[in-house]
Amino acid sequence: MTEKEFLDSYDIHKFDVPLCTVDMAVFSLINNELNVLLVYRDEHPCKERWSLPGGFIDLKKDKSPEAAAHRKLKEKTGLSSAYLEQIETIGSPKRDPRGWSLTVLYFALVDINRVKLPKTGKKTEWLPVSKVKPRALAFDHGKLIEVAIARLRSKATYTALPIELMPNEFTLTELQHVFEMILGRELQAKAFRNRVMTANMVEETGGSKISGKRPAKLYRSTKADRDTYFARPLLSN
Amino acid sequence: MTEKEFLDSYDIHKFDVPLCTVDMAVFSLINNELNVLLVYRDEHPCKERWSLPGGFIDLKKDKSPEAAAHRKLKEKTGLSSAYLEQIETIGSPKRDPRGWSLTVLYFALVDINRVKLPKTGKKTEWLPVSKVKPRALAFDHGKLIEVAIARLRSKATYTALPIELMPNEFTLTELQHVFEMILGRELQAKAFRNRVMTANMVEETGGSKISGKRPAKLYRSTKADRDTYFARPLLSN
DNA sequence: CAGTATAATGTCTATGTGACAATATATATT
DNA sequence: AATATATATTGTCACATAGACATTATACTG
Repeated sequence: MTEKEFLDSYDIHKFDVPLCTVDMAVFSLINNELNVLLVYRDEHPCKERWSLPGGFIDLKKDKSPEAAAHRKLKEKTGLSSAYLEQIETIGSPKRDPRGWSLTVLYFALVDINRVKLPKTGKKTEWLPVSKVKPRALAFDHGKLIEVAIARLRSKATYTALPIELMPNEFTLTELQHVFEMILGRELQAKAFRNRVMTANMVEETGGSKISGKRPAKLYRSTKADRDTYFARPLLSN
Repeated sequence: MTEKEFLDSYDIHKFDVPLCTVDMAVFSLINNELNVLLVYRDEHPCKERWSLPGGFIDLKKDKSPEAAAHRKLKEKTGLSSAYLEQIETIGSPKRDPRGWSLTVLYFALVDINRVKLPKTGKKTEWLPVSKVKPRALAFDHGKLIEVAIARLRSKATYTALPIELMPNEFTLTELQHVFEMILGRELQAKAFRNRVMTANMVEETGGSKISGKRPAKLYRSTKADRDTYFARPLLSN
């Protein structure tokens, strides 16, 4: 048999294959809290429960799982560019009542000011991660959120990734608070500033922000946060 | 419609779904060289080319992608326990001539002394990574091997994972040479030993190994290497 | 103009890596 | 048996960066 004959006779529909989806934990900062984007399910399965944005890979539209993730992110947030990273692929016969299912999990970090939630289609809402009830979510999405948060927390100890959550201009104190929120502990201002500044992850905008007391200098991301690692991780104490 | 009615009427075979596989870069040390396990393909597609061990997830046998990877590792090496880590999931419409295909890539680190290559079934062979011709391999497996090596190299800078490649007993100089091989540069003996020893990743066996000159102490892994990270990465210089 | 709250920096310590010199221990050689 | 030699192992110092915490800077307020 030639390869062509083989391929002509090959039909994936003759085999038992897993369901194959992409899911995403989209994080943003709202009122100084880490929020995650949830989508209300109108249809079976897991009807009337909240879930992560995601869904099937569309073999016509998507050229890769990343492309599928970007497509879904665009649908739900209007963002065509945002920090998106693959976390892990999770599968089991039980996680979806329709059958053996595999999902490629991503997380995205977005600036809430750039997001436009869709007015049509499924109901989408931000929920502070502190208020997420993992057991109440659709499928195993509660577990997926926990995995995503653990990854975000881990990365915050050795990269400046949380900068991706910030608006265009921000103060270093604000940035430090975001890190503290993600890490769940307080940081030393001096050490934090040294880290961020010596790694050239931010640059001064020249402006400053006045909150009644001494004004704070404003900074913007140099985008070096995406691939610069600190020489040492923040210790776990 | 109830959920049961929905599920009864749901048929995955009505949808266009990707091919879904698990592939594995199995690394071992042979003659002081990093080797990767390859499998010869007797059948279409990519007939008569070498590929990574792997294949379709078996919905009957496998309870997770990890389980599928462990099953395939067992089939090819006889090992039922070995260090196995998910690297990344890669998919595209082009990588497999049968159609849109998604593969969950793993890497495994094994002690060559414990491996028993199968005598029946497909031809399997070890090949030094320095001799791999990425373009000659089946599918995009050349690319997958590069991704796996990059991950191994990265992890060797901040964990002691390469210990998983070692036999039961080894000297620190031998271990250092393995790190040097993976990282592609020389290391300072003192710094290397301090790192490994203070992290309690190895312990003395009491024995020693004589190679003609001063005998070297023998050590064994404490298995702490799997989840202990060094306080600082080896610098890239 | 002093008081106050927040922003930003100075300084010292602790820790761990890089560099390289120095020491230790076996075998081989004389 | 003493010495040479090669490899294993350790000592020591410099350097970089995080942690701790005190100190200074800058605006607004009354």
